[in-house]
Amino acid sequence: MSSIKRIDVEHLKVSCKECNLRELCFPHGMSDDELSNMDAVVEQPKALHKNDFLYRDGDKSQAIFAVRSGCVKTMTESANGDEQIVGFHLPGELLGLDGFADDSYTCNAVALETSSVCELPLDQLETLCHQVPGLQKQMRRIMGKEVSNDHKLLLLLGKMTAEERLASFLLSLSGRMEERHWKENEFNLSMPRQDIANYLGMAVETVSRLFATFQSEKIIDVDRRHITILDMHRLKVIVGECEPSK
Amino acid sequence: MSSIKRIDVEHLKVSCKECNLRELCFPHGMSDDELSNMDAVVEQPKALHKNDFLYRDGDKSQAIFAVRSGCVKTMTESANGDEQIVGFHLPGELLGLDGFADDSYTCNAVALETSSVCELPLDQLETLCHQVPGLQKQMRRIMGKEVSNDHKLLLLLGKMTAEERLASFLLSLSGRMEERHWKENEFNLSMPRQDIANYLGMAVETVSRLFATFQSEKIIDVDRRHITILDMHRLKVIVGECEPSK
DNA sequence: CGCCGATTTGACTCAGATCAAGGTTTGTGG
DNA sequence: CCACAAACCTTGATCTGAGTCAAATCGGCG
Repeated sequence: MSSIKRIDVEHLKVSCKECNLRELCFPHGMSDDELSNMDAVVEQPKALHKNDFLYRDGDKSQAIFAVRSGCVKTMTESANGDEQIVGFHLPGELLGLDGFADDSYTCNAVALETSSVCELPLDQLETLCHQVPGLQKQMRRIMGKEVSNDHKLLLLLGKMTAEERLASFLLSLSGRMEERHWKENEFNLSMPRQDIANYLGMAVETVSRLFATFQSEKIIDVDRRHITILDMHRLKVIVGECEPSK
Repeated sequence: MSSIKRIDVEHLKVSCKECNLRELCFPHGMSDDELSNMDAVVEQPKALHKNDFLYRDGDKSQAIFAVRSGCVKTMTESANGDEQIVGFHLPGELLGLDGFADDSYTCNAVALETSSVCELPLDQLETLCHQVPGLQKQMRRIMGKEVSNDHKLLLLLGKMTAEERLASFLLSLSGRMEERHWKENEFNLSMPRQDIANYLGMAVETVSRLFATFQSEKIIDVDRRHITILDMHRLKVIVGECEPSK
C-alpha cells in the first residue's frame, strides 16, 4: 500500500563535503579531494519510516550505512526467537559492519523513527580504498571502535547492576549528544522503554522504576521521552567514573 | 628471576605455509605466492607462560596476533575495577583488533596456559595489503567475524539463563574443536571455573553446580578440566538449537 | 469520546548471588 | 618423600535484586 505522506527529500541531498556530521562519520579527517572521491561513491540517502527494516539477518550484505538523521537500532536474534538489541545508531554513526563476516548481515537493522541513511556500496568501497590513501586505516579505526564499543556493552551486561546500567546508558547518550554539539544534558530518547530494557538486559518495569528513582533523587528529570540530566556528577558516581563528592 | 624450564622453541618455527592452522587463521584462502608474502611479514612466534600479559589496556597497538598454541583470554576493565572476559582465543584465532580504534588496545590479553602467538606488525600489514590482493577483504571478514561473535555474546549475557549460557559455551567450544579437527566431544578446558563464570556473567558456584547438574543428567561428563559431551543433542535443545526429540 | 499501546506502580516470587565450609589438587621447600 | 600452603573446586544454607504478574494510568489519535 502506498503511503499518503511523502518524506521530504530535499534536505537529504547533502554531499559529504557539506555534511555537518562529516567529522563524526566516515569522512573523518579527509582532505577536500578525498571527500570528492567519497561523494562520488556514496549513494543519496535512503529514507526510512519508523519500524522500517534497513536490512535483515541473513540478507546479502552489499553496503555499509551511515545514519544521516533519526535513529536506527540493530538487534540479533537467538535460536529460540528472542532478540537482543546490540546498538542504537545516532546520526554520523555507522552500521552494517557485521555483514563483513561472511557477506551477509548477522543482525536486523530497524529505524526507531523517521530516519535517513547514507549508503556506501561495498564493491565501490574496494575501489575507493585504492584512491584514498589512509581510507584503509580509517576503516580499521571504525571497526576497532565497533569492537571496543561492544566490549563495553559486554562489561555492562556481565557485571553491572540495573542501576549502573541505566546510568551508564544515559551517560553514553549524553556523551554522544555532546559529540554532535547538541545539548548534553537535555535530549529526547528515540526508543521506547521496552527497547531500553532489552538493550540493557532487564525488564521494562525495572527501567521505569529506575527512571522514577533517579527522578526522585533529582539526578534526572524525566518527562515521557524527554530527559534532562540534573546531576551529571552523581550519574558518574553511580557507574564508578567519579568519586562521590565529600 | 630466570626460570629453570625453557620453552621448546623448535616446534614454534613454522611458516604460515606449513602451518596446520593455515585455513583457520589469517592466511585463509591465500595462494602460495601470497603465503610467501605473509611469511615475510609475520614475526616468529612469541612464547608466553601462564598468566603472562600479551598486551594491556592502553598499550600502544603495534600488531595483531594469532594464537599458535595454548589459549589466550581478553578482558575489559571497568571504571570501578571489575573485569569482564570478552573472549577465549584458541589456536588459529586472532586478537588485538580492538587496538584499531585509536592506536592503543582497549583490553588486556593474558595467556591461560603456556602459549605461543604469531605477531603481525601493523605497519607491515599496510604494505602487505597492497601486495596481496584480497587481503583487505580478508581483514574485513575477520573483523566482521569478531563483531558478530561479540553480538552472540551480548545475546547470551542479555537474554539467556545460566543453564543456557553454560550449554552455549560448551557448544561453542565443541564447534571450535571440530574446526580444528580435534575431538568435538572430548576436550580440556584451559580456563579455571572462575574465568568461565566471569565470561558467562555468573558466579563460580553456579558454574560448578551446573556442571554437576549436567553430569547427573548424563549430558556431559566432567573430570576436573576434562569435559566429555555425552549428549550433544540435549545440549542443543537447551540453547534452543534443536527440538526436543520425540 | 473511546480505544490501544506505552508506561507506571504494587505485590509477590525466584534464579542465581552471596556467605560459609570443606575437599582436592598442585606446587614448594626441607 | 612428606608437610604445608595456595589455588581451585564443590556443596549447602540463606538472601536479594530484579523478574513476573496484575492492574491502573496516561497520551495519542481516529
